[in-house]
Amino acid sequence: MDTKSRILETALALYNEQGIQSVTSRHIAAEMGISPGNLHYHFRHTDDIIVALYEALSAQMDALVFEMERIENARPEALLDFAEHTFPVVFKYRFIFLHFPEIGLRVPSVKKQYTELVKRRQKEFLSFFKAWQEKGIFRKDVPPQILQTLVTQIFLAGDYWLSHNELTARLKGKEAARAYRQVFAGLFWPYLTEKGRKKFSR
Amino acid sequence: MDTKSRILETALALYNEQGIQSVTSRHIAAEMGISPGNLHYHFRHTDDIIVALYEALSAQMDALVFEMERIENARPEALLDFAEHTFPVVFKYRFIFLHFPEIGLRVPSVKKQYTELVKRRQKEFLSFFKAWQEKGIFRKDVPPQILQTLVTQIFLAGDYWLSHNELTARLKGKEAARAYRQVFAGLFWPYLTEKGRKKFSR
DNA sequence: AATTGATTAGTACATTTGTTCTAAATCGAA
DNA sequence: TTCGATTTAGAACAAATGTACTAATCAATT
Repeated sequence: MDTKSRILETALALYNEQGIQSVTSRHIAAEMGISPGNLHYHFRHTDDIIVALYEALSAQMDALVFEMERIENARPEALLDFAEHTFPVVFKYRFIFLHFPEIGLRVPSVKKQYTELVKRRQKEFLSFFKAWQEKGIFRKDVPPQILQTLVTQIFLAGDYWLSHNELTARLKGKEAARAYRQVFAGLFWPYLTEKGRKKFSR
Repeated sequence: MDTKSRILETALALYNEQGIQSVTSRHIAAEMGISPGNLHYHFRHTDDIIVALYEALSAQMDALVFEMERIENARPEALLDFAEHTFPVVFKYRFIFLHFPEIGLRVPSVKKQYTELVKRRQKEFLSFFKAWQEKGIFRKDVPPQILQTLVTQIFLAGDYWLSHNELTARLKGKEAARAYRQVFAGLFWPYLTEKGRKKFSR
């Protein structure tokens, strides 16, 4: 594998283990057994490594959304499946989710990109719910602003389940996935109609 | 005011503005117009300042919980009021909520204290819900594990609404409080009985 | 007034960090 | 094989950081 990719790989491992604060370009180079000069030949600035890793995460998330939209999406399980598919990606790039505010301060462009992404996603999710209402899967007697809070709740869970787990039960791998899948399910289960609930339970 | 308190005050302001990474003991001292030596006379290690600020937050949160338990707590609004009372405290010490993982890495004792706090609080909340079920305010047909996810959802919202707001709508003061009060309300509104819902709406 | 302890300023030092620079080594095409 | 470009190592530098140290100042008590 070429050096540039190895730098990204090593940096990801170190950032995930130790956070971004205590991992320096020298540490990454030492871990790989290359010189600092060589590392900075491939990435002029240390922050460029973080940007590259964020872009990799972003691309993988986009791919998942694309996949979700490609297949049938007019089922409540679609959203749950999507959430579940994101778990390994979130875990792979966990330092980004755990240390996002620090990253945002160091690399403002990342913060800006992310806020724009969230805006788009929120609209998408809201339109999912409305489509489900049309199909009689979702309750129609839910006021719009309540539906809006549901979107917020989903984003809170999606972005911070990892941080929460880190500070509480510290579940590992499959167990964590099961627990937080349940949390997601619990979020919109109350809003399903009888019909939707039948489709949903399995 | 004595120097020690002024250090804490200045550090809090700077941490809230700029995060913990870029704020050094020298910055704090310079901001106050005192010498670095003087600052380190009052706080041997820079991290001691963070510990002191965390303890202040912790004490204020404890006071709120104590207050909630002192007055009538067998009402769903009690929890909502509690959430609302925490908003200004969360905002005052916002750097702790925004940068908790970084703080946890720098000062492991803070992380340890917090995880223990969360465990206690989770049990308290769960017993609230069970009490409400006994009183016919909360639905009884909710399986225990779903009730458990509700607790998780509440903690996710309580700990990360600030981070979420920072990355999305960036609502200010009262507006943020109103929006996230709504999110909290939306969380357990679906679990209220008819009776509970009547008591709740106001 | 003298003394003692607390507070403060200012300097100094070792370490770390990001980055640059120079020169060597390696590689690929002609 | 040669030659130019790419890649690499290693040294060097300036800036920043935590914190220790020394001496001065201040405040209160005897």
